[in-house]
Amino acid sequence: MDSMASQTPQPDLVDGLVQLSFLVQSVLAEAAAAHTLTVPQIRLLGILRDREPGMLELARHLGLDKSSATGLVDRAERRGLVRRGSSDLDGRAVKVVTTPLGRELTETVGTEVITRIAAIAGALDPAGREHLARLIGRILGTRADVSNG
Amino acid sequence: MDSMASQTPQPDLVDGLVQLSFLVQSVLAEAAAAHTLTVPQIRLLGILRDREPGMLELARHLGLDKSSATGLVDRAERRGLVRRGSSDLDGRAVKVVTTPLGRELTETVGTEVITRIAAIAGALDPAGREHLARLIGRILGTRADVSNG
DNA sequence: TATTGTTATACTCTATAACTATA
DNA sequence: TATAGTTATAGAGTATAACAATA
Repeated sequence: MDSMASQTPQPDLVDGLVQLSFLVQSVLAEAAAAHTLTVPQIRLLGILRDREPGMLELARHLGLDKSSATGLVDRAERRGLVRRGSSDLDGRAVKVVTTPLGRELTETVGTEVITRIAAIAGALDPAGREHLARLIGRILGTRADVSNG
Repeated sequence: MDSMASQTPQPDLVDGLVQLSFLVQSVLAEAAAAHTLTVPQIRLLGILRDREPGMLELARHLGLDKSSATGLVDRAERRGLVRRGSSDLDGRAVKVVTTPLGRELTETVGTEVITRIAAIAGALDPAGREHLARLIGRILGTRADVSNG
């Protein structure tokens, strides 16, 4: 194990990143569950906040297979959160859009997520939070090509 | 939306924490999948690296219901990664332990996780990584009571 | 009675493969 | 033929409720 230390300049950082990701995910799951939703469902709603994607585009944004997107939309539709509209141009394509109920939940859950995640960051003083935001931004910026479509 | 800005000193930070958690989780999932495992399975193996917990203790560490832990152990046992031993003191209790195969996989996947997560942090210079580790440590330290048993 | 663990059941989530309908 | 989407199927993961065995 000591031999790995030389390969890994910061074992604390690796461990911290992993633990932090579980913490954030569990907070997300709680916020979602508070409204009888799941993390994939709130991701779906989040994407639909500023898009009306087709099924393939949606799957790409979520990093899922198209059939998984179909299922996700099926369940969300059953709950009245989203709706399948037809594309004007392509007879095969579909346009996934939020319903009024879906939009309302998006706002409610969104606010709750912000509150709960901000509470995590509340362990830091303002300067620390600002620095953390910058460091994370740098990490995510480097990967913009990978995580975005 | 602008009205939420006053409630949230750092919308960038909240967003960043969420995105970063998805990035880390997807990297974990990839590392796990590379060995036909899942994230819960590698969490299980990670816990068993320095413990031989009973089912309840295991469930508590994972933040799961005891029946979920039963299922997780069932599947891991079917793959030969873990084994149910009997407790010496309590006839009801069980002692979950890794098999040699499980220990081997724990090391292999562990190394791969370290490599891949370190690559994420590689977007930062050494000083940035050190600072990030300290900031994350402060966040996690504040929550030690919550996330640990 | 209380505790440890399992089982039965029911979801959600996900992928692969095969299919339908349009382009 | 190629593309958009669905369906069939299978499996992991999770929870709740009911149960068995031991304390």
